[in-house]
Amino acid sequence: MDQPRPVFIDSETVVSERPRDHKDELRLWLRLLTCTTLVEDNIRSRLRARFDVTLPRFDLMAQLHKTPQGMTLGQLSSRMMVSNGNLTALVERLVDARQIERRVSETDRRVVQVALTPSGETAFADMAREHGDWIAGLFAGLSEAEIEQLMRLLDKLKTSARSAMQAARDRTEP
Amino acid sequence: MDQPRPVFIDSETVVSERPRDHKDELRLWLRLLTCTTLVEDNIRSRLRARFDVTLPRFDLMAQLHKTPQGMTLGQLSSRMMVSNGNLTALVERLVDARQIERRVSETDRRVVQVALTPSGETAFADMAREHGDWIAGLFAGLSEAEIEQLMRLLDKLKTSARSAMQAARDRTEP
DNA sequence: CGCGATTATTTTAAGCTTAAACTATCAGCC
DNA sequence: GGCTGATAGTTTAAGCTTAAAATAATCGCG
Repeated sequence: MDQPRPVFIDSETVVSERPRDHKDELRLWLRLLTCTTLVEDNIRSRLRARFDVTLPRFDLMAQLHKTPQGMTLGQLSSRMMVSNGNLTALVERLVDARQIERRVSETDRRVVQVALTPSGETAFADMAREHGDWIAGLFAGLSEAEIEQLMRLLDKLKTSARSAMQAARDRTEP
Repeated sequence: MDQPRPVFIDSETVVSERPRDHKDELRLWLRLLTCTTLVEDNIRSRLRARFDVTLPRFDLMAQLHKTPQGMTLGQLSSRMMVSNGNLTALVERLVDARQIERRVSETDRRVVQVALTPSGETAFADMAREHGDWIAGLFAGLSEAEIEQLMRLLDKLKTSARSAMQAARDRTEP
Protein backbone atom coordinates (compact mmCIF):
# COMPACT_ATOMS: atom_id res chain seq x y z
CA MET A 1 0.00 0.00 0.00
CA ASP A 2 2.94 2.32 0.56
CA GLN A 3 4.57 1.40 -2.71
CA PRO A 4 5.49 4.28 -4.98
CA ARG A 5 2.59 4.82 -7.33
CA PRO A 6 2.86 5.71 -10.98
CA VAL A 7 1.73 9.26 -11.59
CA PHE A 8 0.66 10.42 -15.00
CA ILE A 9 1.96 13.92 -15.59
CA ASP A 10 0.44 13.93 -19.05
CA SER A 11 -0.44 11.26 -21.56
CA GLU A 12 3.25 10.80 -22.45
CA THR A 13 5.14 11.14 -19.24
CA VAL A 14 5.06 8.85 -16.26
CA VAL A 15 7.21 9.41 -13.23
CA SER A 16 7.47 7.35 -10.13
CA GLU A 17 6.25 9.21 -7.09
CA ARG A 18 8.41 9.48 -4.01
CA PRO A 19 7.45 7.17 -1.15
CA ARG A 20 3.93 8.24 -0.18
CA ASP A 21 3.53 9.03 3.47
CA HIS A 22 0.41 11.13 2.85
CA LYS A 23 1.91 13.69 5.19
CA ASP A 24 0.43 16.76 3.48
CA GLU A 25 -3.04 15.31 3.37
CA LEU A 26 -2.83 14.33 7.02
CA ARG A 27 -1.66 17.76 8.07
CA LEU A 28 -4.44 19.36 6.07
CA TRP A 29 -6.99 17.09 7.66
CA LEU A 30 -5.78 17.93 11.15
CA ARG A 31 -5.89 21.61 10.35
CA LEU A 32 -9.40 21.32 8.98
CA LEU A 33 -10.46 19.52 12.12
CA THR A 34 -8.80 22.11 14.33
CA CYS A 35 -10.56 24.99 12.61
CA THR A 36 -13.94 23.33 12.80
CA THR A 37 -13.52 22.38 16.44
CA LEU A 38 -12.32 25.86 17.32
CA VAL A 39 -15.34 27.55 15.76
CA GLU A 40 -17.79 24.91 16.91
CA ASP A 41 -16.68 25.02 20.55
CA ASN A 42 -16.83 28.79 20.58
CA ILE A 43 -20.32 28.88 19.10
CA ARG A 44 -21.45 26.16 21.47
CA SER A 45 -20.30 28.03 24.53
CA ARG A 46 -21.78 31.33 23.37
CA LEU A 47 -25.14 29.70 22.61
CA ARG A 48 -25.15 28.24 26.07
CA ALA A 49 -24.09 31.41 27.84
CA ARG A 50 -26.33 33.74 25.88
CA PHE A 51 -29.41 31.65 25.18
CA ASP A 52 -29.06 28.56 27.35
CA VAL A 53 -29.43 26.37 24.29
CA THR A 54 -27.29 23.51 23.03
CA LEU A 55 -25.69 23.45 19.61
CA PRO A 56 -27.63 20.40 18.36
CA ARG A 57 -30.91 22.06 19.28
CA PHE A 58 -29.86 25.23 17.50
CA ASP A 59 -28.85 23.23 14.43
CA LEU A 60 -32.14 21.40 14.34
CA MET A 61 -34.10 24.61 14.64
CA ALA A 62 -31.98 26.15 11.90
CA GLN A 63 -32.90 23.33 9.55
CA LEU A 64 -36.57 23.75 10.31
CA HIS A 65 -36.31 27.49 9.87
CA LYS A 66 -34.99 26.96 6.36
CA THR A 67 -38.02 24.81 5.56
CA PRO A 68 -41.06 26.46 7.09
CA GLN A 69 -43.43 23.80 5.85
CA GLY A 70 -41.60 21.33 8.10
CA MET A 71 -39.60 18.21 7.42
CA THR A 72 -39.72 14.52 8.10
CA LEU A 73 -37.29 12.99 10.56
CA GLY A 74 -35.59 11.24 7.66
CA GLN A 75 -34.95 14.49 5.85
CA LEU A 76 -33.73 16.10 9.04
CA SER A 77 -31.35 13.26 9.78
CA SER A 78 -29.84 13.37 6.32
CA ARG A 79 -29.49 17.15 6.27
CA MET A 80 -27.97 17.26 9.73
CA MET A 81 -25.81 14.22 9.02
CA VAL A 82 -26.72 12.57 12.27
CA SER A 83 -28.20 9.16 12.92
CA ASN A 84 -31.88 8.57 12.93
CA GLY A 85 -31.98 7.40 16.49
CA ASN A 86 -30.25 10.56 17.57
CA LEU A 87 -33.10 12.69 16.35
CA THR A 88 -35.82 10.87 18.22
CA ALA A 89 -34.54 12.06 21.57
CA LEU A 90 -33.47 15.50 20.35
CA VAL A 91 -36.89 16.14 18.85
CA GLU A 92 -38.52 14.88 22.02
CA ARG A 93 -36.67 17.46 24.12
CA LEU A 94 -37.50 20.30 21.74
CA VAL A 95 -41.15 19.28 21.73
CA ASP A 96 -41.11 19.34 25.53
CA ALA A 97 -39.64 22.84 25.34
CA ARG A 98 -42.51 23.87 23.02
CA GLN A 99 -40.03 24.97 20.35
CA ILE A 100 -41.16 22.48 17.73
CA GLU A 101 -44.21 20.36 16.93
CA ARG A 102 -44.46 16.80 15.69
CA ARG A 103 -47.30 15.35 13.75
CA VAL A 104 -47.73 12.03 12.06
CA SER A 105 -48.30 12.25 8.33
CA GLU A 106 -51.86 11.49 7.26
CA THR A 107 -50.85 9.92 3.98
CA ASP A 108 -48.14 7.66 5.41
CA ARG A 109 -48.45 6.81 9.05
CA ARG A 110 -44.79 5.81 9.34
CA VAL A 111 -43.71 9.38 8.65
CA VAL A 112 -43.30 12.04 11.34
CA GLN A 113 -43.37 15.68 10.30
CA VAL A 114 -41.63 18.28 12.45
CA ALA A 115 -41.90 22.07 12.32
CA LEU A 116 -41.07 25.09 14.46
CA THR A 117 -43.84 26.46 16.64
CA PRO A 118 -44.45 30.21 16.43
CA SER A 119 -42.54 30.68 19.66
CA GLY A 120 -39.77 28.45 18.36
CA GLU A 121 -39.61 30.58 15.25
CA THR A 122 -39.28 33.74 17.33
CA ALA A 123 -36.67 32.24 19.61
CA PHE A 124 -34.67 31.04 16.62
CA ALA A 125 -34.77 34.42 14.90
CA ASP A 126 -33.25 36.04 17.99
CA MET A 127 -30.51 33.46 18.20
CA ALA A 128 -29.80 33.45 14.48
CA ARG A 129 -29.09 37.15 14.40
CA GLU A 130 -26.38 36.92 17.04
CA HIS A 131 -25.11 33.64 15.69
CA GLY A 132 -24.53 35.31 12.32
CA ASP A 133 -22.59 38.10 14.02
CA TRP A 134 -20.45 35.59 15.89
CA ILE A 135 -19.57 33.67 12.75
CA ALA A 136 -18.82 36.85 10.86
CA GLY A 137 -16.55 37.91 13.70
CA LEU A 138 -14.67 34.63 13.73
CA PHE A 139 -14.17 34.81 9.96
CA ALA A 140 -13.38 38.53 9.94
CA GLY A 141 -9.69 37.97 9.23
CA LEU A 142 -10.49 36.61 5.77
CA SER A 143 -11.07 38.87 2.78
CA GLU A 144 -14.02 38.39 0.49
CA ALA A 145 -11.72 36.85 -2.07
CA GLU A 146 -10.29 34.43 0.48
CA ILE A 147 -13.76 33.44 1.59
CA GLU A 148 -14.68 32.67 -1.97
CA GLN A 149 -11.47 30.76 -2.53
CA LEU A 150 -12.01 28.68 0.59
CA MET A 151 -15.56 28.00 -0.47
CA ARG A 152 -14.36 26.74 -3.83
CA LEU A 153 -11.62 24.55 -2.38
CA LEU A 154 -13.90 23.07 0.25
CA ASP A 155 -16.46 22.32 -2.41
CA LYS A 156 -13.79 20.47 -4.30
CA LEU A 157 -12.84 18.60 -1.16
CA LYS A 158 -16.44 17.64 -0.59
CA THR A 159 -16.68 16.28 -4.11
CA SER A 160 -13.41 14.43 -3.70
CA ALA A 161 -14.42 12.84 -0.43
CA ARG A 162 -17.83 11.81 -1.68
CA SER A 163 -16.39 10.18 -4.75
CA ALA A 164 -13.73 8.36 -2.72
CA MET A 165 -16.43 7.09 -0.38
CA GLN A 166 -18.50 5.97 -3.32
CA ALA A 167 -15.50 4.18 -4.83
CA ALA A 168 -14.82 2.39 -1.55
CA ARG A 169 -18.46 1.34 -1.41
CA ASP A 170 -18.31 0.01 -4.95
CA ARG A 171 -15.24 -2.00 -4.01
CA THR A 172 -17.03 -3.56 -1.05
CA GLU A 173 -20.42 -4.22 -2.62
CA PRO A 174 -19.83 -4.97 -6.28
CA MET B 1 -32.34 41.87 11.62
CA ASP B 2 -31.00 43.08 8.32
CA GLN B 3 -30.61 46.77 9.17
CA PRO B 4 -27.43 48.48 7.97
CA ARG B 5 -25.19 49.11 10.94
CA PRO B 6 -22.76 52.01 11.39
CA VAL B 7 -19.18 50.88 11.08
CA PHE B 8 -16.35 52.87 12.60
CA ILE B 9 -13.45 52.98 10.19
CA ASP B 10 -11.46 55.17 12.56
CA SER B 11 -12.32 57.67 15.26
CA GLU B 12 -13.30 60.26 12.63
CA THR B 13 -14.99 58.36 9.87
CA VAL B 14 -18.20 56.47 9.94
CA VAL B 15 -19.61 54.79 6.90
CA SER B 16 -22.78 52.88 6.58
CA GLU B 17 -22.14 49.29 5.72
CA ARG B 18 -24.18 47.60 3.05
CA PRO B 19 -26.88 45.43 4.55
CA ARG B 20 -24.88 42.91 6.58
CA ASP B 21 -26.42 39.49 6.53
CA HIS B 22 -23.09 37.68 6.91
CA LYS B 23 -24.38 35.30 4.30
CA ASP B 24 -21.01 34.40 2.78
CA GLU B 25 -19.42 33.72 6.12
CA LEU B 26 -22.35 31.58 7.18
CA ARG B 27 -22.26 29.57 3.98
CA LEU B 28 -18.54 29.06 4.34
CA TRP B 29 -18.97 27.91 7.91
CA LEU B 30 -21.65 25.40 6.92
CA ARG B 31 -19.46 24.10 4.14
CA LEU B 32 -16.50 23.75 6.48
CA LEU B 33 -18.68 21.85 8.92
CA THR B 34 -20.02 19.61 6.18
CA CYS B 35 -16.55 18.69 4.95
CA THR B 36 -15.29 17.92 8.43
CA THR B 37 -18.34 15.86 9.32
CA LEU B 38 -18.15 13.98 6.04
CA VAL B 39 -14.53 12.97 6.55
CA GLU B 40 -14.89 12.38 10.26
CA ASP B 41 -17.91 10.09 9.92
CA ASN B 42 -16.20 8.11 7.20
CA ILE B 43 -13.02 7.66 9.22
CA ARG B 44 -15.05 6.77 12.28
CA SER B 45 -16.95 4.04 10.52
CA ARG B 46 -13.85 2.59 8.88
CA LEU B 47 -11.97 2.54 12.19
CA ARG B 48 -14.86 0.69 13.72
CA ALA B 49 -15.30 -1.78 10.88
CA ARG B 50 -11.63 -2.46 10.36
CA PHE B 51 -10.14 -2.22 13.86
CA ASP B 52 -13.12 -2.11 16.19
CA VAL B 53 -11.84 1.11 17.70
CA THR B 54 -13.59 4.41 18.29
CA LEU B 55 -12.37 7.69 16.86
CA PRO B 56 -11.66 9.33 20.23
CA ARG B 57 -9.50 6.37 21.24
CA PHE B 58 -7.63 6.56 17.97
CA ASP B 59 -7.12 10.30 18.42
CA LEU B 60 -5.81 9.86 21.92
CA MET B 61 -3.39 7.16 20.83
CA ALA B 62 -2.26 9.37 17.94
CA GLN B 63 -1.37 12.14 20.36
CA LEU B 64 0.61 9.78 22.54
CA HIS B 65 2.35 8.32 19.51
CA LYS B 66 3.59 11.79 18.60
CA THR B 67 5.06 12.16 22.08
CA PRO B 68 6.68 8.85 23.02
CA GLN B 69 7.81 10.10 26.40
CA GLY B 70 4.14 10.44 27.34
CA MET B 71 2.00 13.39 28.28
CA THR B 72 0.05 14.71 31.21
CA LEU B 73 -3.74 14.69 31.08
CA GLY B 74 -3.68 18.47 30.92
CA GLN B 75 -1.48 18.47 27.84
CA LEU B 76 -3.65 15.80 26.25
CA SER B 77 -6.83 17.72 26.92
CA SER B 78 -5.46 20.92 25.43
CA ARG B 79 -4.03 19.18 22.35
CA MET B 80 -7.17 17.20 21.72
CA MET B 81 -9.36 20.21 22.51
CA VAL B 82 -11.64 18.20 24.75
CA SER B 83 -12.61 18.79 28.36
CA ASN B 84 -10.58 17.48 31.21
CA GLY B 85 -13.36 15.34 32.58
CA ASN B 86 -13.77 13.73 29.21
CA LEU B 87 -10.28 12.35 29.32
CA THR B 88 -10.59 10.68 32.69
CA ALA B 89 -13.06 8.10 31.39
CA LEU B 90 -11.44 7.77 27.96
CA VAL B 91 -8.05 7.09 29.52
CA GLU B 92 -9.66 4.65 31.92
CA ARG B 93 -11.06 2.58 29.05
CA LEU B 94 -7.77 2.56 27.17
CA VAL B 95 -5.94 1.50 30.31
CA ASP B 96 -8.42 -1.36 30.72
CA ALA B 97 -7.69 -2.34 27.12
CA ARG B 98 -3.95 -2.37 27.92
CA GLN B 99 -3.27 0.16 25.16
CA ILE B 100 -1.93 2.87 27.43
CA GLU B 101 -0.42 3.22 30.89
CA ARG B 102 -0.99 5.82 33.57
CA ARG B 103 1.43 6.76 36.26
CA VAL B 104 1.36 9.51 38.82
CA SER B 105 4.26 11.93 38.55
CA GLU B 106 6.82 11.55 41.31
CA THR B 107 7.66 15.22 41.44
CA ASP B 108 4.06 16.46 41.55
CA ARG B 109 1.48 14.04 42.82
CA ARG B 110 -1.40 15.93 41.19
CA VAL B 111 -0.03 15.15 37.75
CA VAL B 112 -0.91 11.98 35.82
CA GLN B 113 1.37 10.89 32.99
CA VAL B 114 0.01 8.73 30.21
CA ALA B 115 1.89 6.80 27.53
CA LEU B 116 1.27 4.04 25.00
CA THR B 117 2.16 0.52 26.06
CA PRO B 118 4.30 -1.48 23.61
CA SER B 119 1.20 -3.30 22.42
CA GLY B 120 -0.63 0.00 22.13
CA GLU B 121 2.22 1.30 20.04
CA THR B 122 2.02 -1.70 17.72
CA ALA B 123 -1.75 -1.50 17.42
CA PHE B 124 -1.56 2.19 16.65
CA ALA B 125 1.11 1.74 13.97
CA ASP B 126 -1.18 -0.71 12.15
CA MET B 127 -4.14 1.61 12.32
CA ALA B 128 -2.15 4.73 11.41
CA ARG B 129 -0.93 3.23 8.16
CA GLU B 130 -4.43 2.53 6.90
CA HIS B 131 -5.77 5.73 8.35
CA GLY B 132 -3.22 7.67 6.30
CA ASP B 133 -4.31 5.85 3.17
CA TRP B 134 -7.96 6.62 3.87
CA ILE B 135 -7.29 10.31 4.35
CA ALA B 136 -5.15 10.45 1.23
CA GLY B 137 -7.95 8.78 -0.67
CA LEU B 138 -10.56 11.22 0.56
CA PHE B 139 -8.33 14.17 -0.39
CA ALA B 140 -7.21 12.66 -3.68
CA GLY B 141 -9.27 15.07 -5.75
CA LEU B 142 -7.10 17.98 -4.65
CA SER B 143 -3.81 18.83 -6.34
CA GLU B 144 -0.69 19.50 -4.33
CA ALA B 145 -1.12 23.20 -5.00
CA GLU B 146 -4.71 23.12 -3.81
CA ILE B 147 -3.73 21.29 -0.66
CA GLU B 148 -1.15 23.93 0.06
CA GLN B 149 -3.63 26.71 -0.66
CA LEU B 150 -6.23 25.18 1.63
CA MET B 151 -3.61 24.78 4.33
CA ARG B 152 -2.72 28.45 4.07
CA LEU B 153 -6.31 29.65 4.09
CA LEU B 154 -7.26 27.45 7.02
CA ASP B 155 -4.25 28.71 8.91
CA LYS B 156 -5.48 32.21 8.32
CA LEU B 157 -8.93 31.22 9.49
CA LYS B 158 -7.48 29.71 12.63
CA THR B 159 -5.63 32.93 13.36
CA SER B 160 -8.74 34.97 12.65
CA ALA B 161 -10.93 32.87 14.91
CA ARG B 162 -8.43 32.86 17.76
CA SER B 163 -8.05 36.61 17.64
CA ALA B 164 -11.81 37.15 17.52
CA MET B 165 -12.21 34.88 20.53
CA GLN B 166 -9.50 36.76 22.37
CA ALA B 167 -11.16 40.07 21.55
CA ALA B 168 -14.49 38.81 22.86
CA ARG B 169 -12.78 37.65 26.03
CA ASP B 170 -11.15 41.05 26.50
CA ARG B 171 -14.53 42.69 26.11
CA THR B 172 -16.05 40.47 28.82
CA GLU B 173 -13.21 40.52 31.35
CA PRO B 174 -11.52 43.91 31.09
C1' DC C 1 -55.87 -10.13 -1.81
C1' DG C 2 -51.81 -11.45 0.76
C1' DC C 3 -46.92 -12.04 1.47
C1' DG C 4 -42.20 -10.64 1.31
C1' DA C 5 -39.30 -6.72 0.81
C1' DT C 6 -38.67 -2.01 1.80
C1' DT C 7 -38.97 2.19 4.35
C1' DA C 8 -39.51 5.32 8.53
C1' DT C 9 -38.93 5.61 12.99
C1' DT C 10 -38.01 3.99 17.81
C1' DT C 11 -35.54 1.51 21.18
C1' DT C 12 -31.39 -0.06 23.43
C1' DA C 13 -26.74 -0.34 25.03
C1' DA C 14 -22.50 1.62 25.05
C1' DG C 15 -19.70 5.27 24.78
C1' DC C 16 -18.60 10.31 24.18
C1' DT C 17 -18.95 15.13 25.82
C1' DT C 18 -19.54 19.11 28.45
C1' DA C 19 -20.01 22.22 32.47
C1' DA C 20 -19.77 22.68 37.08
C1' DA C 21 -18.72 21.20 41.56
C1' DC C 22 -15.32 18.88 44.14
C1' DT C 23 -10.72 16.90 45.93
C1' DA C 24 -5.98 16.83 46.38
C1' DT C 25 -1.66 18.87 45.91
C1' DC C 26 1.55 22.41 45.40
C1' DA C 27 3.73 27.16 45.68
C1' DG C 28 4.36 31.44 47.82
C1' DC C 29 4.25 34.19 51.69
C1' DC C 30 4.26 35.72 56.41
C1' DG D 1 4.76 25.82 60.13
C1' DG D 2 0.37 27.29 58.44
C1' DC D 3 -2.62 30.24 55.56
C1' DT D 4 -4.10 31.52 50.75
C1' DG D 5 -4.63 30.97 46.14
C1' DA D 6 -3.64 28.45 42.09
C1' DT D 7 -3.28 24.08 39.52
C1' DA D 8 -4.27 19.00 38.03
C1' DG D 9 -7.56 15.64 37.95
C1' DT D 10 -11.94 13.42 39.20
C1' DT D 11 -16.79 13.18 39.81
C1' DT D 12 -21.51 14.06 38.60
C1' DA D 13 -25.60 15.06 36.01
C1' DA D 14 -27.39 15.94 31.78
C1' DG D 15 -27.35 15.54 27.20
C1' DC D 16 -25.45 13.96 22.63
C1' DT D 17 -24.19 10.18 19.48
C1' DT D 18 -23.80 5.97 17.22
C1' DA D 19 -24.73 1.18 15.69
C1' DA D 20 -27.66 -2.42 15.78
C1' DA D 21 -31.93 -4.58 16.70
C1' DA D 22 -36.82 -4.04 16.86
C1' DT D 23 -41.37 -2.21 15.45
C1' DA D 24 -44.66 -0.61 12.36
C1' DA D 25 -46.53 0.78 8.02
C1' DT D 26 -46.38 0.74 3.14
C1' DC D 27 -45.35 -1.09 -1.44
C1' DG D 28 -44.94 -4.36 -5.19
C1' DC D 29 -46.01 -8.31 -7.23
C1' DG D 30 -47.92 -12.68 -8.16
